[in-house]
Amino acid sequence: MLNSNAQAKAFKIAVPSHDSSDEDDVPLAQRNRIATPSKPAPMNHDSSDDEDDKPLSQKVECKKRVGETTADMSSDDDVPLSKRIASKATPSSAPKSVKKEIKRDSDDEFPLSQKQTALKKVKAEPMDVDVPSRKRPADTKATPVKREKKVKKDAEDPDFYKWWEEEQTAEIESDDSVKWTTLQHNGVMFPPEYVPHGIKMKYDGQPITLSPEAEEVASFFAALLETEHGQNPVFQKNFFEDWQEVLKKDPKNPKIKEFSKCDFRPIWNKFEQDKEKKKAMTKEEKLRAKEEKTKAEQPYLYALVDGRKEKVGNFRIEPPGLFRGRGSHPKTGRLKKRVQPEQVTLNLGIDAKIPEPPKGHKWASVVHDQTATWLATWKENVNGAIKYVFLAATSTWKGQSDMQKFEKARELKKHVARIRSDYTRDLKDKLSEVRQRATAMYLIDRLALRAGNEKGEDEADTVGCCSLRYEHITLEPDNVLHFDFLGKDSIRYQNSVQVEPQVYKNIRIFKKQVGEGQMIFDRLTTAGLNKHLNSYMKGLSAKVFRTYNASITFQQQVDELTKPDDSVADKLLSYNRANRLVAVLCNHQKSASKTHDQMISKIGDRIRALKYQRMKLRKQLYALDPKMKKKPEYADMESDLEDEWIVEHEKNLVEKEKEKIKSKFEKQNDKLIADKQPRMPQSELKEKLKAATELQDRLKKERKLAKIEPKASMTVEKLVASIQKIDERIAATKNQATDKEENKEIALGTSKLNYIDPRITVAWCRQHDVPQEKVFSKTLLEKFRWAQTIPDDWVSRAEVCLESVTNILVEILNSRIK
DNA sequence: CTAGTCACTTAGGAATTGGCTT
DNA sequence: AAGCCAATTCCTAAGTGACTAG
Repeated sequence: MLNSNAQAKAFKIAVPSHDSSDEDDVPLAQRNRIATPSKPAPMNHDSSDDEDDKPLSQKVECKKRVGETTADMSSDDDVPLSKRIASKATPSSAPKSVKKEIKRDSDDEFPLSQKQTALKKVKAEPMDVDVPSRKRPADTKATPVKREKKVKKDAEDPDFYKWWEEEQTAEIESDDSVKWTTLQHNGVMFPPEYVPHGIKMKYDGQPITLSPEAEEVASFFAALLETEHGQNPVFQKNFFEDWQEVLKKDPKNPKIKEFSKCDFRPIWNKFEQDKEKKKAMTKEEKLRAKEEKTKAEQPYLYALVDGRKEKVGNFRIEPPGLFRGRGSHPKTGRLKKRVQPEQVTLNLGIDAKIPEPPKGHKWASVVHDQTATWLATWKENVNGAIKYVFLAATSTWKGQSDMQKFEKARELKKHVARIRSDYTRDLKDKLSEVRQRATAMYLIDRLALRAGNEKGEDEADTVGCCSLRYEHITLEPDNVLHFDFLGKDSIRYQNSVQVEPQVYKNIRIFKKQVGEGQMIFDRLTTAGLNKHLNSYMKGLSAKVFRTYNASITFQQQVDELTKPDDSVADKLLSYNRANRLVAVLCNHQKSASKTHDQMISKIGDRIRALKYQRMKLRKQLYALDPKMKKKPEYADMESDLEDEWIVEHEKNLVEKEKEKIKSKFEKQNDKLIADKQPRMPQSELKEKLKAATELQDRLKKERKLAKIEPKASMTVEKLVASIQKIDERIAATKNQATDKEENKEIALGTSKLNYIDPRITVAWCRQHDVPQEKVFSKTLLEKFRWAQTIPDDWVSRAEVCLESVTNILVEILNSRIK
């Protein structure tokens, strides 16, 4: 449905035929020695070959819900924290990850006393982690220069743990490690109870009365009446079935048999009115409502992890509603029921205070799983999916794993050459299993496809690499493969790619073996593929290639596109271009806004208006100093301004001037009336309006002149400065237009948020003197705080062998844009 | 092996905010 | 001082991938 216009234009992939056979003989460990210098030294690497260290058995043991068994921690408040933990450490068999946890804790940046108070306080009463920033009347330490209104100076808050300032961080943790020692939070926030509105919808033309529960569900649908969901027959059918179940619960509900006889419009209208009302609220009312909301969520905003304050992410329990599945999801429209506390399990420290469940309710259970980072979990009824409450993206846990993800991608750089030469070789392997794997790896690597786990019957039919079916790839002449399938979120992937002849041959063979409707890689599973990848590098899986290729492509492109002498605006354009290339690579799309075309033409108008202004300035300049005519920087550049447009524009200018005069006149009159003075006569207005007519005449006259006599006070310097300013604005607006047009259906946000190593951006900003706020929003800056501390010489140079990949991308981009 | 469970990241669209005219 | 619309944030669906039970 999306991007159907994306021109499927063929482009070339040249797999670098670098390092062939002999390279393979070099032991992996030795090859690794070419390491990137900047990687933080893993703390416990003492010999070069412990790469694939630790027998599996050692790791397995530390899963289990640790907290449930250990009953200590209760009486030792006075023992220094470091000792406490040390004494608690599992005896000799303790996996190394546990040990490390302890070590880090002991040299924590906070004074011990502070920590203990934090812990004690917690035990005393419902956790009181107050927000320090709220109404800090005289922020003494803040420099007077910058005073944001809403100030959340989290960065300066000593309560926030700067984990990246610690010595050791980058060791890639296995998943079963202990993540915390103490954990305290206030649970989850439930949505408000349903308040019936009593608006009667109609059935068969008659107003009907519904039980509150049935009314609630009907209202869920009514709210979506005008949306795509509301029009979707599957959505309607699923909703209707579930609604009927609810209706049956109360015998007083009318018998409702046919969806087509239902009229939800009255409820829909009510909601529209509510929206209006909300908009019409006064400022104070709005402010108060907001304050109340903020107050209600206070208790849930933060958790204490090992005594440190950490922001919680999604502490709200998802409210009931209709499941909005994407694409053609068979269950879309089903009723997502209200979640009761009895379904919610909390994860807490063993001696943490258990948050009160809502009155008359209890929690499903409380666990102490130290290997997990979730705070609460429940199961959703539509798909049986498990939902979690996690910490926010700015938290230590999320930040560390984010950094580890990028470190892993950087690590792949050391192995990728061999992986590529191996799969190139394996394309011809006699075992079809191996050949399929190699072919899939080629696609994952070169096209950044997702792994493609298999999906169930009751989900939308979408695919990734391993689950591609016969009909998703078509063979075109010249070794061109045409891809057309629905990927994650049912986003369409369309692309024509010229591939290695052997890849082309393989696909043809695989397809012939299976036939319509069948998976092309019938001998391949994501698990098998990942197992193979893991043998190259610990933690390597298919998704790492996406991260790796995204980051390295960005690095390479942004370096290539940015010119040192460019203006900041131009540099930003380059940045966004590189970003966009990555978004295209990863197929991150958005639906083009309805107002896109309108917006573009508006910008065009703005540019013309600026050019018009410039023309006027230029002519004045010529009048003052005819020599200026010779200087190219003040030359005519508005040649594309058509006379017709100018006439129209001037008409508008005059019109605007009139409006201005009129409204000023009205205002003055209002004031006079307020002062009990007589109002000015209409003739006065007429008099004033003459100014507009004069403007009209003057503009008309000036139109033919090459020189315009400026005001007496005008100087050459002033004019030159004005022209320069206008030129800058023109350039900026033009860039904006280009950017917008190129971005029509491409979403940059996802790659910026998840795929591009933020350290590349930080380094780029420093190198080119671009303030980071220009490329990172407030939340992004916060999320990527860990990336700010890179040394000035932090680089991850794109490797030469990747050039071919990126050149391909430039071609795709260009073909898609035009 | 296979299907299912679990925990975590990635994703687009809706809702809200905020900055800019008017 | 309000209205407009792009940017940002929120929401939660939809992936990945490790692990487990049968």
